[in-house]
Amino acid sequence: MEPLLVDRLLRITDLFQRDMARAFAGTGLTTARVHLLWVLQHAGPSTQQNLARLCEVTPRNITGLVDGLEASGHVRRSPHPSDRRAVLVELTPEATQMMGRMQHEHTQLDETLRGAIAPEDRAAVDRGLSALVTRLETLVADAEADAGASRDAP
Amino acid sequence: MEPLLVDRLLRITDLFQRDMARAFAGTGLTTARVHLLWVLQHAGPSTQQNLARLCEVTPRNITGLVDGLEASGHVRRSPHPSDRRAVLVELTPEATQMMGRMQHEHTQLDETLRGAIAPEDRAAVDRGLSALVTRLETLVADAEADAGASRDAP
DNA sequence: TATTGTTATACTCTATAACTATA
DNA sequence: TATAGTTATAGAGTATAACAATA
Repeated sequence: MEPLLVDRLLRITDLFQRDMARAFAGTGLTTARVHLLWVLQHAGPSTQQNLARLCEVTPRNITGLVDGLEASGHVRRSPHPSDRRAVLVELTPEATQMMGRMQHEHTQLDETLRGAIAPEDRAAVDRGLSALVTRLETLVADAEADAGASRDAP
Repeated sequence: MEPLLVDRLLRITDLFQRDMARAFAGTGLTTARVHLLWVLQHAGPSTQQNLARLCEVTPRNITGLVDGLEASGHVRRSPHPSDRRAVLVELTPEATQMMGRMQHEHTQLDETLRGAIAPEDRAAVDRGLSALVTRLETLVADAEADAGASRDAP
């Protein structure tokens, strides 16, 4: 019997998580912290408020993650040049280098996975996944709008 | 520019997690607890040791999850008929009914997502995802074997 | 008055290690 | 001696609420 499409996707989700956990193991890093480093690599030096928005997590949570990453030498807090309430968080040189390697592994993984698909199926898979992302985004946005509406006016 | 295949898959991972979190919201359930209920629905009444193996978490963790699910009325502990050390965990009738609804939503989601893919691409997407799962399983198994080997003989 | 970050508090998931009761 | 489950302890991620400093 053919596994459901959803089951295949959930299986891929699970395997991705394991693969990432494997990649972090031994570095002392966790998924949440690597996510923050990833955001920081793409956004550049940012205030914690901004990181909270980008990570979709509370500012309080960012305080904790930055505390941990500062202790492990991956990020640095520096005063904001024009707003004395805020701090700027930025990657240390070592972390910048590490994120470069991680980016490289990322594109390598992409090549490996793309190579696993039969060449004549690749275009269809691209179109299919793109369509799935679009549909899922709609589903989630609608559900979250509903949740927001019922929370605002219960 | 075309997003990478990996990025699409990671995006799907993220959207799935949000969709599931949305589905549980208000029920007081969490991802880990629903996962346990799901396993229990498919395995039937099980010892905690067995659940620990199936969920790939420590037995201690199962104690905590079952405690929570018992308090919320989703599972019941009963004595094992032949081994007085063990307990059997089983779904309550209410939880059995709820899992039936969840199973139904699951197949509905599958239909929705499959419907989002152009009919002529569906077969290729099935083949492609199947190939991705196989390749990822190999990658993860190899990585975990390496980790195990270096842990056993460091 | 609004915003930035932090302290205080709490809950869940997760793990290891030691202990109890049974096999 | 080995196994099933629990108690004890610990750390990470997450959230809300109250508070300080600054805008």
